Amino acid sequence: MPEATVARLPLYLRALTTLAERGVATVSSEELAASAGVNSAKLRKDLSYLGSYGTRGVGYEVDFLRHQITREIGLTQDWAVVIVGIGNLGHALANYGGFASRGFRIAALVDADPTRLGEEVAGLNVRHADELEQIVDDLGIAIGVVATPARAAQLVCDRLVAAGVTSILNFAPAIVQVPEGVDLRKVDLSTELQILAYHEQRKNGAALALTAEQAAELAEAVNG
Amino acid sequence: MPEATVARLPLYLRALTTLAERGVATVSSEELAASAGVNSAKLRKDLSYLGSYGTRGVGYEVDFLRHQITREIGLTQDWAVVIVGIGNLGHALANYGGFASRGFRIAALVDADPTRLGEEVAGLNVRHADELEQIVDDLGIAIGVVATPARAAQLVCDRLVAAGVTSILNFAPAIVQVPEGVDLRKVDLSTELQILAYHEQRKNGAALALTAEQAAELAEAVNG
DNA sequence: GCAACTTTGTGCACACGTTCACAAGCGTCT
DNA sequence: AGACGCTTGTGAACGTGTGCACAAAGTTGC
Ligand SMILES: NC(=O)c1ccc[n+]([C@@H]2O[C@H](COP(=O)([O-])OP(=O)(O)OC[C@H]3O[C@@H](n4cnc5c(N)ncnc54)[C@H](O)[C@@H]3O)[C@@H](O)[C@H]2O)c1
Ligand SMILES: NC(=O)c1ccc[n+]([C@@H]2O[C@H](COP(=O)([O-])OP(=O)(O)OC[C@H]3O[C@@H](n4cnc5c(N)ncnc54)[C@H](O)[C@@H]3O)[C@@H](O)[C@H]2O)c1
Repeated sequence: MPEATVARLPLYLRALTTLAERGVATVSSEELAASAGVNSAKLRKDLSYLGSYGTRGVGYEVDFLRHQITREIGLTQDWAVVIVGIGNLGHALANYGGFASRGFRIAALVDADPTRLGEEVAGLNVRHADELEQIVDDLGIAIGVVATPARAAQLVCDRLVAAGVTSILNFAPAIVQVPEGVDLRKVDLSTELQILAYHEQRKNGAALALTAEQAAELAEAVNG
Repeated sequence: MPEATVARLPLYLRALTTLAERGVATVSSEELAASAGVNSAKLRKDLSYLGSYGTRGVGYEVDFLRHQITREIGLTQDWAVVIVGIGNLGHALANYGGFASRGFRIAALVDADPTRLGEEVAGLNVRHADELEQIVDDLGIAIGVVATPARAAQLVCDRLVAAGVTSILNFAPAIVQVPEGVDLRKVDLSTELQILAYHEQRKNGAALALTAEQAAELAEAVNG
């Protein structure tokens, strides 16, 4: 299954959930594509990787398709997650309800700062980073979330990997190396803003160019 | 300039900043690529879109290249940002120091909840969503960050656009439509976790398959 | 049972992005 | 000055992803 397709399945799943909540039983690729904000041909091709779950002339059965995608992504089981670094961002993540509802259970919170230990966040006690291996082992944790400062990110990832975690989501703005077999994804908010700024600047540049052109036209109109 | 290249420039910028802090004056594409975690050919092609800023046989001058990328992205000016939705995530974002240091200034915080109004977060008073147009106008805000619940995201984006914002970063798990000319990027943590889960499941599946194969071999060895 | 209509699943062409491989260019050393 | 070694910048091949367009397959109505 193409990586691009995998990245869109959660999108379809969310759209299907919304439709299910609205009591919709059947949906066409056109409608579902609109709900998910993609092209309908792309949607159909994506779904075709799961199998032929549609009915020609009708569309897709919402609940059935939802279940198929859920199974494909692996959300029939729930996944235990550890968050490392319980600062600003770690707190927000720990308190966020949107994970549990999608099959991810925050199972442990870990920080290196002794003053944070024992603090209760979202019903969990913050535990020390030294216990990481123990925690991962005991709770069967497969996914780690890194919300420490950038300088600690590589060390924390190394420890997570050593403890047996094979999937990591990194929020720290740092390049982290992980061994083969470990999946690392990163979320970088500053990068997102910078991409927006680049396009914003070009928009303004275009606007200025237009103004210059208009000025030239104006000058021509006046002088000519 | 290809979109994929634009998305990597911030990465290079960060790597260059780290090198500059370490006092490195010159860097080869190979070294810089390693620092940024990409292929060196890709790095060179990316940089070639900016111009021929390297010296053959030597490499790139760190400070000079840093300045060129900064200018290309549009980080020579600083950008005023408004955050809409000052809940869990909004607080974390408002308190995050990493934006200011990259040329983004959190200029205003907005929420719809009357009980939050006037609350001081990160040195700013939370203002009411009704003032949005005024705020955007007065402070020259071009970039909006949406951290409201999903159901409010479309409305908030509409209002941001109406107020004149042309770049939006959306954290709410919702499909949002914006008119042409407005850039919308989204950050979806649940999607990221789901992608990790998909690969995690396949790893386990592969492990199980291996075990089954090993079991078959074992059975053969015992029986044969 | 058949014709008309709807919608899926997919072959194909095209666009985009990545990587290889190497000529061109720069600095250094003799 | 000229040979040598190193690194950039880029043409070309390759791979991945997208979107059109349509045959295949189902449903509905008569
Ligand atoms: N706050 C945000 O909105 C935001 C936005 C974008 C990126 N980030 C990034 O996310 C990361 C966390 O941001 P934050 O604002 O929460 O920072 P923070 O300083 O508030 O929290 C970091 C936490 O990590 C802990 N920590 C440090 N070293 C550790 C280690 N080795 N092991 C375990 N815990 C350790 C610290 O004790 C602290 O509690 C940073 O890398 C930041 O750049 C944050
Ligand atoms: N907290 C997290 O770590 C996290 C992680 C991933 C995604 N998200 C998403 O980010 C968004 C915010 O999450 P949160 O945990 O901060 O939620 P929250 O409920 O804590 O905060 C939402 C805030 O938005 C405000 N709001 C609601 N409607 C508004 C409107 N129309 N205009 C202005 N403000 C309005 C609310 O008053 C509240 O203060 C949600 O969509 C959530 O799904 C959050």
